Amino acid sequence: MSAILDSFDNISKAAPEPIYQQIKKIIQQRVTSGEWPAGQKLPSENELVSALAVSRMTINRALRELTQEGLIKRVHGLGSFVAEVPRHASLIELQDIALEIEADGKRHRARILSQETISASVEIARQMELPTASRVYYLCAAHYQDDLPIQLETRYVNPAAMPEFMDQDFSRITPTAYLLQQFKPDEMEHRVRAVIPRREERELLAMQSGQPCLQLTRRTWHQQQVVTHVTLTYPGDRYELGARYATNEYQLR
Amino acid sequence: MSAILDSFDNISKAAPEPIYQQIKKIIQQRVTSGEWPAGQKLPSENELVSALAVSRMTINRALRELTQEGLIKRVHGLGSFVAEVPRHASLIELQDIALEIEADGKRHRARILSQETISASVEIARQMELPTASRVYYLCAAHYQDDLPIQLETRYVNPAAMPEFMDQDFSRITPTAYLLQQFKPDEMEHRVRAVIPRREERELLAMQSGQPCLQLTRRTWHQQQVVTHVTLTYPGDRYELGARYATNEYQLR
DNA sequence: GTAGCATACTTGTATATACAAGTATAGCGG
DNA sequence: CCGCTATACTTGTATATACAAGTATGCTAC
Repeated sequence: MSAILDSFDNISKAAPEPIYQQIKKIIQQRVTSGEWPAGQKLPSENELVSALAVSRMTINRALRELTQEGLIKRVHGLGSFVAEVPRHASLIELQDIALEIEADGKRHRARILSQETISASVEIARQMELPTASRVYYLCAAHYQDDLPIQLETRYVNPAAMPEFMDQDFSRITPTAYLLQQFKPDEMEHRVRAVIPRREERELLAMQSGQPCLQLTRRTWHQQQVVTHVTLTYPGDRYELGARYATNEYQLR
Repeated sequence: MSAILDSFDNISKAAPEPIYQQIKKIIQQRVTSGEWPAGQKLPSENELVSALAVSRMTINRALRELTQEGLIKRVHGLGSFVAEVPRHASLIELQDIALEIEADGKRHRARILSQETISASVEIARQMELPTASRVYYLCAAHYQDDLPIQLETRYVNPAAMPEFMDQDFSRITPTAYLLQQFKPDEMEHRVRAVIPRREERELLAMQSGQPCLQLTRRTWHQQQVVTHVTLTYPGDRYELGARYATNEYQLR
């Protein structure tokens, strides 16, 4: 075990980032890199205390939050373990479609259908919490997995929150990746529904007539502002949304 | 402010339930009852320390977790506030359809279509993590909102985990409510897809031909066992799933 | 051999304390 | 009247310490 502990990155106590966050990232990296496979026993809290020279309460907070997020499991009296099921939590985490596709070993490609500045309709303005006819950035793109269309993205962006959005080349970086690079959202809202695609959408997704789509609408906030409002349309027969989590904290209302 | 504080329930220090949980419940109750409306400023941590006679770290943990769950918002240097948007987190919390409907002021009614013990098919056995052909309980029900069908429920239950499941009268208590009454799941998995309903489903849901359904499949675990595997089918034009949350902890993988 | 007990190690929770850092306000000086 | 500063109050984080309680293991008594 000491071999593992010896190789820990150093914790910087006077950092912009809290210590418990640094610890979470270290462990997350160990798990996602495969260095600690599913089922692997983690070092005990006391071992981590010695290895990282921080207090046990700080370790405890990091591990508790990782449990809550489903990355690890803890058994009272026994120890902490890497969770068996690599959670597939598209509905909770903000997942970049390109990473998702590449994680499957496939190739991702985006085709930009439209990228312009428009005047917000009543409905869009309402969704973005802006005055009607405000200028907003509009982007429409199709995402392909090995040349098979898998997602249609219709995105509105608040220029006040994201002034340089239109300067990006979104065939190189996905809008989701770019937005996350800029800042971490404070809050988000998801809505999921089943719809029959319009003819145009159906053709872009290369779907047979009569087949349904799964449509995910997401709004994200940063500093009390709606940053972006995006609708993602998936072919119902080629995609499903999923999530798995530990339910420690959640209960019936 | 003291009026509010004076009326706090007592915290029992030697209880089966941890103190921070009790505090969470007290605050949750204040919020959901409407006593503390959206935007209301909560007592500060120090005020709660005095009022409840527990340490600030305990208060802090309770409030931090409530923030994570989206019930309250905290602003560094300012205070804690009841969240503006009553989160509609069907995809995270286990929501009882009857409560959901009644919260809208409508009437809920369930019609039991089938309730029997069957032998698990290969697929069902796999989902339930049981040997093929194990005996499992099977329930099929339709849920109505003011006589309009709104959800089709197809449920398989592990008899080992829920021996008395078949003795219940599910026109009086919904299966979800009964299961939650019995115990809180440790873990759950959700999958969401868009499908065209089979003819039988379409008729039960009083849908027009060609319209899509939203289908949510959920498995829940308790003590390493799959307790139940349920598929909920909603008319695409009458229902959408939604969730809103603070994203403090979540980030791109 | 085996049942039961003692022990060591684990996580879970609670407390007191400390300091950092963000927000609002009162009050002062110009 | 305006702008600055000091101050008080808030949340955010980190620590040391303590005890409770669950799990596994090895030892002892029978």
